[in-house]
Amino acid sequence: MSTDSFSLRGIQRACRSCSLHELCLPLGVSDTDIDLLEKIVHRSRPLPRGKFLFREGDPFTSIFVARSGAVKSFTVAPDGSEQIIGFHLPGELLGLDGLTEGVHAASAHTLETVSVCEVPFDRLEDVARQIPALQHQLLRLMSREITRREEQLLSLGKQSPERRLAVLLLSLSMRFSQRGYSATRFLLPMARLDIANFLGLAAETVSRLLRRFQDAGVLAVDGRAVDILDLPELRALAGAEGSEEPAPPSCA
Amino acid sequence: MSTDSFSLRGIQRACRSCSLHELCLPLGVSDTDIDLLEKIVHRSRPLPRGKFLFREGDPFTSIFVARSGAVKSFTVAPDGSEQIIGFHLPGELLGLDGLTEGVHAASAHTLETVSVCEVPFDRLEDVARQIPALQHQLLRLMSREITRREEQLLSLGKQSPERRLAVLLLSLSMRFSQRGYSATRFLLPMARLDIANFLGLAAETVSRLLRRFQDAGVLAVDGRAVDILDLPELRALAGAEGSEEPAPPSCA
DNA sequence: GCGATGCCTTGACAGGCATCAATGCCCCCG
DNA sequence: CGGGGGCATTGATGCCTGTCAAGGCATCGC
Repeated sequence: MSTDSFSLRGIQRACRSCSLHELCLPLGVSDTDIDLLEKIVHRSRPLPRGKFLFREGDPFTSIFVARSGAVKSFTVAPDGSEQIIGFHLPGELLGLDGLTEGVHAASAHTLETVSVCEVPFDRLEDVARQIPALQHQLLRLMSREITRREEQLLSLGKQSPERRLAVLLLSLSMRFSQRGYSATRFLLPMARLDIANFLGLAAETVSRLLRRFQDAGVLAVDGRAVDILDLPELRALAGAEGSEEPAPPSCA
Repeated sequence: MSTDSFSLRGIQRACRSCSLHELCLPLGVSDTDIDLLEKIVHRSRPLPRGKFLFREGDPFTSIFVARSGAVKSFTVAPDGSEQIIGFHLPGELLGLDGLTEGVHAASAHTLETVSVCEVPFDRLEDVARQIPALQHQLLRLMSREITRREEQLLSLGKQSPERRLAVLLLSLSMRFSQRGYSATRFLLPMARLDIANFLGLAAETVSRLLRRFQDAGVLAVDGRAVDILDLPELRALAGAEGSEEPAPPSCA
């Protein structure tokens, strides 16, 4: 027990330092194993806003973890139009889609000044081979990436613009709160155009929706600053909404 | 060389019998390794049309490979609306999204009479641990699932309905042809409503688009029978289209 | 063989969202 | 401090596509 607890603390310390907790935190691995993992991780210097971590088509060698600052990843259609795949907050992985063909399937672009940890994938596979729990965790993480995209597909294909925006706001709220920030007041790391692109909408529509939410007393928006005034109502908008009932006291 | 060639034949035979080639074909694994893999695979009896392979929320224990017949997988929104994630033709995998939470994130429904191979995932992980090449292949396959969904996201978010349909038809064409069927004449395994759902459209829109393609001389459609008359033009519709140029001789 | 059911097609219509355009704001930079 | 560019908001307009409705056509079951 004490050893376990000590190991865990070691992990938390090790990962806390580079926000790699998605990869190693849930594991019951020993300190020496962690050392193994730590050895292969590169910590990069801060990258300014508007730079590429990698581009679609670049040879795939590493996966990345945002350490501080937000990143967007996106693919480009042959006609040049872009689709944002996701926003990556500190602690979140990116780059796992490059394994298929050995080249990145999406590009990653910094939304603000960003620090990342880079994990060479072949080395990670080696280490994972020695640590079954890490192996399993790696598979789980890939599976989660699949699930995440499936949810987004559902959103783009079947949900109203209103609901899509509500879901995104809730997702950001939850993720910020998990990282120790306020769940109700935060700064959007991305531009309106990025939000619109991600949600499959026009920037103007996002603007109008935000206004509508504001007029309804659900949000207070000032530029990129968001204050969620009525979280239950926002949840209702994201979920059970459909008929225009003002939503009962909210429990679902 | 002769041993290699012999091994490869062994693999092909083994996989041919259950269409598992996506999992093992590209591997340089020995006959005994294949035996290991073969041992854990269950071959199911044929399943009639309209049955569930698994449902969203079911405990995740296995991944599946369609052996014959087509399957659709889809998720359900809280309000009951469905989003089809993908169609799975013989030889194609499904179920890889269940690992995250230990329950399937999507449901799988047979579109016609279907035979599947079932591969218990924990056993697969065991075997993979003993065969590094298989391990790598497993990760690659998951990565490909991610990539596939990213492409679909691009389609749903940024492409015109016309292009979405063209892309789907091309995809089916390619996949049928890879399986030894005609690339230009085939039967759609799914209903119009399924196509529409998958593409984020109304069934009527799909109908109208098919008619438009037909009037343009690109397709001949009769119920579920499709005959691609002008493959280059269909490619143009799927890709470079955008301006209404009748598309030059087509090379892209 | 006949009715019923589901699927597909076609038409009419309205509404929502994209598009275009103009203005304002803020921040960066000169 | 003043100019410029990017970003955000707001308004006007129109098209596309979803929705509703009806009809045709196969297949299946009785």
